[in-house]
Formats: sequence, structure tokens, C-alpha cells
Amino acid sequence: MLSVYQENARVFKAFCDENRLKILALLQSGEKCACRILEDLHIGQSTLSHHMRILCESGIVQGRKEGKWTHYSISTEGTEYAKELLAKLTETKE
Amino acid sequence: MLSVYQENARVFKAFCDENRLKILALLQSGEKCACRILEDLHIGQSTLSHHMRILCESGIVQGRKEGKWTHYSISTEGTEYAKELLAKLTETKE
DNA sequence: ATCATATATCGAAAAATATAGATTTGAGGT
DNA sequence: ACCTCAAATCTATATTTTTCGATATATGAT
Repeated sequence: MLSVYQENARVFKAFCDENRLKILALLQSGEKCACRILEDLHIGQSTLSHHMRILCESGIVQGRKEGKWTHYSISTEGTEYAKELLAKLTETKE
Repeated sequence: MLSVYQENARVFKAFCDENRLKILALLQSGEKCACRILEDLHIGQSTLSHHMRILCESGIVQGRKEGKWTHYSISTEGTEYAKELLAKLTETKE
């Protein structure tokens, strides 16, 4: 059981790591499979898989399995949710 | 020298830790001094100081020294910057 | 059935981060 | 000058996260 704070923190884990920001930058030009992302990053395959899991758990990225490949893309819904959450976390109500 | 990825990651470090989200929640009701925040959190004084530093480095929080106290508050400019950055990092341009 | 490829998972090591206690700094008060 | 309080810094430790190599799983090709 995660607290609300932990759940919210999980959303922003997508953005607080250098490699994950690089992955997001690659996905901005459209859906990519893991092997394609791997070509552009200087990390091992299992490390990439770890980052993709965190990105998916944050809701910012979604994966689509097709045969041997998993195609990853930026999730519009997840992104909207993160934007709303950021607004809520920083609004001041004095 | 930090990369642009590292600099952007630094902004979102404010939101990817449970205790920092609790601190931000406390600051939503207005400026608070560190000793006041400490009362509501189950962490040591040096640990709080560490988190306040990260929050300030992210730009989301600003500190104001007054005598013995440091008063912390949510920064409107920092918050706006984070919102714009989040939008940029997640926009798709296919 | 065997092989090759893509990716996830496992287990361990390395690196980064969070935490706490002790010390330091700095502002007031007596 | 001395004491107290607020907060930062220092040092060490605990915990978490990142990373990698090896292995497992699953799909498609031969």
C-alpha cells in the first residue's frame, strides 16, 4: 500500500533522472521500440528495461507489445494527469 | 557543468520524494519557517535542511532569511517554469 | 526442433540519496 | 562575554536507485 505522497512521487520519477529524460526526448518524435532507443543511449539492455518500467509506472509512457517488439510512446492521458497534479501540488491557498 | 538533462531533472527532484511532497503540502497554506515544518514531519533537523536545499535548488521553493529564521515558501516563478518545462518535455512533435 | 532476436527478470555490485548525530555559524537576548 | 535558539554543514551510516551480466521468456524464422 502506497501513500498518496508515494503515488504522486512515482509520477515525477519519470522526470528526475537524466537517462529517462533522454528517453522521453527520443519518444517526442514518435513511438519507438526498445531496441531503437537502445541504439541512441549508452546503457545496457537490462538498464533500459528498468528505466522503461519506471516510465510506464509513472503513467507518462505506455508500451504496446507487437510480436517480439515492445513499442513505447508518450501517453497523452498520463501527461495530462501529471500536468494537473503539478498544478495541484504547487497551488497556494493562503 | 551540468547537462541540460541534469538541469531539468533537478527541477523535478522536488516532486519525486515523499518527504518533499509533504513539505510542499505544508507550504501550500503559506510561508513557513523551518522549525515550523519540522514540527509536522518525523525527520531530524539536518535531514529537513537537506530537503530544503534540494527544494530550493529545484527553484520550486524560495527561502527568506529573517534574523535567526529562514522562511520558506512556494515560488510562483519556479512553479511556472516547471509547468512550462513539463509541457515541453512531454509534447509530441511527430 | 533448433536458432536468433527482443525484452523482461534475477542477483549482485556500484553509485547516489536520505538520514541522523555532532559540530559550526550566526542572530538575539541577558 | 555568555547563553540560547534556528539553521546549515560535516561525517558516517542506512537505504534506495542505477547499472550490469546472466538467465528466462516469448516470438518468429529456418
